[in-house]
Amino acid sequence: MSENQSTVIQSLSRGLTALELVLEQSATPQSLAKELGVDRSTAYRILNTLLAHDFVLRDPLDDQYVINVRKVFSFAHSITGKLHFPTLATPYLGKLRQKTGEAASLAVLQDTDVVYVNHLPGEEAITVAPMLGVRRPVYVSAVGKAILAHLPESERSRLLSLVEWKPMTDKTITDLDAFRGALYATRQRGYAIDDEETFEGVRCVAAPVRNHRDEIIAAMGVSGPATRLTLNRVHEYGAYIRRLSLDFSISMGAPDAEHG
Amino acid sequence: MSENQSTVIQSLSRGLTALELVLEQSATPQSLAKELGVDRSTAYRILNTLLAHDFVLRDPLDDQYVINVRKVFSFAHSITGKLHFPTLATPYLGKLRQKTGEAASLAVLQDTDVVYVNHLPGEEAITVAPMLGVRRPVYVSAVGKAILAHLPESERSRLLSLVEWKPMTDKTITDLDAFRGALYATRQRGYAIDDEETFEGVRCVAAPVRNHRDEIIAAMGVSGPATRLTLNRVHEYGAYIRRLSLDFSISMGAPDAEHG
DNA sequence: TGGAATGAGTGCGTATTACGCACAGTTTGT
DNA sequence: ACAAACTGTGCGTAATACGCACTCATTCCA
Repeated sequence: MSENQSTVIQSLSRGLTALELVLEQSATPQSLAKELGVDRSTAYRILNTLLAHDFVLRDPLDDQYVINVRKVFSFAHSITGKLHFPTLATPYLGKLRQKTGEAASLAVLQDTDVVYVNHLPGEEAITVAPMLGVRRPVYVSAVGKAILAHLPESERSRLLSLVEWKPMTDKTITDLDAFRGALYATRQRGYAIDDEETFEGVRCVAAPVRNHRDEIIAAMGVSGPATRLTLNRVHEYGAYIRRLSLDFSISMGAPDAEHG
Repeated sequence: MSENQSTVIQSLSRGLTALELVLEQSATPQSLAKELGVDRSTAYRILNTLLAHDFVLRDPLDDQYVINVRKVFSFAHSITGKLHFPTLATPYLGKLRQKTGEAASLAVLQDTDVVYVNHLPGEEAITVAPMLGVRRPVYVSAVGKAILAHLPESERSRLLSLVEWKPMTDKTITDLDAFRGALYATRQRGYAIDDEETFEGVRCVAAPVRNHRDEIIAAMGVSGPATRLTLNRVHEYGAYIRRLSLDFSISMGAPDAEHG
């Protein structure tokens, strides 16, 4: 048994296993002992400990130990209460700014626009204007493209049919097929680029953020002057943002497509 | 330390406390050690065990140990998946029938009717007809009154205004004020009675069932011939049904108004 | 109705194991 | 670049968690 130098606490481990077994179906000291391969007295003590912490209850009907629904729901509720994701994103935006030096921001989709819901200004004297609360058409911004590119096709088509194409710079994409091509490239890369399509001299990179149901709920990215944010840097940062937004998504319970 | 003969497992207890602390806010071995009053190495081993069971994750951003949102949600999901409460009620109905010998059933509200969604026939040769799927006006049935009596006043008023009063026996209550009086008595007692108001010679007793949000979602009760189900028995069983439906509600996560 | 059987809960002694200490390795900040 | 702080690990020991055996309660069957 000395294969692994106790970095895992046996009795805690057993207790957690017991909790999962009770979740599946209610248990008695007897039944749990059999499933865990321990003495009945040990199983009893485990159940009693779980009981003391309100993780399980005794069913008054038949005295079986059952999972405490309220406890589990209170756990879930405690989590959802903290899932104000614009705020949750702040540390990730901070890391993004630290890595790039540029302004980092988070935006959500609203109709055919994106709205910036969190923003950290760049570190340099020259940086993009703060855009907290700012609204932009989806088709000009990197965050917009990042979101749009990863939505289900039906939803994407619906939104694209509502878009009123108006150029903001001479690089703005205003052709549906060209834009669909850009979205395809975004999906391939995993991050979206705004190459002076919103403002001349400003580039952006962004990647989508998913919630625990794997739905696209936002995008995060950086914006900066094209002089610093060269196309080389855009792609370097893009790969990083893709990774970081995935980390952020996972922290909110999204499935880990790469490892999980 | 020998106050209590270890009916609680210390290390498991500590681990569960740790889990709740991590739920509140992410932790490190250091911070957890301080909060639990143990050595850092112990805190590390606890976190590592929780990690091995996927109850916590390491935040890739700062390497902090954070609650695993997916795990908690999967627990909640596993529970809600089993919360097909008509089925869940079966063992409770079984106990009810065992106690009374009469037909036991569960009904939900639909508009101004109740619909029976689970039913266990009585044990005697003479018993009420099976009523699975049967629909009845709220104002004639005990289950209807049990539900109506405990709804919020606004909802109750709304439903009562929609009721079309039609007598089914000469005991059927068809007067709004009289009915409101009956509902008041039901609230006071904690259980509702149908004293030959639906069919002559048939009595019923029922009490409300609540979900985890403390909302009334159904009522359970027994029905039987008035010859066996005397008024004395009706009240005896009523007290029992009140208790049993509370147990059932609690098993689905409802707040325990009496003890909790 | 009574007697056997099954299972819950508890005291006790011991062998396990979980703990704290000390050290190594790594990262962060100045 | 150096120091400080923290994570993660080996080790010895003392605490403790475990299994055994027992009591008590409940159920089942005659």
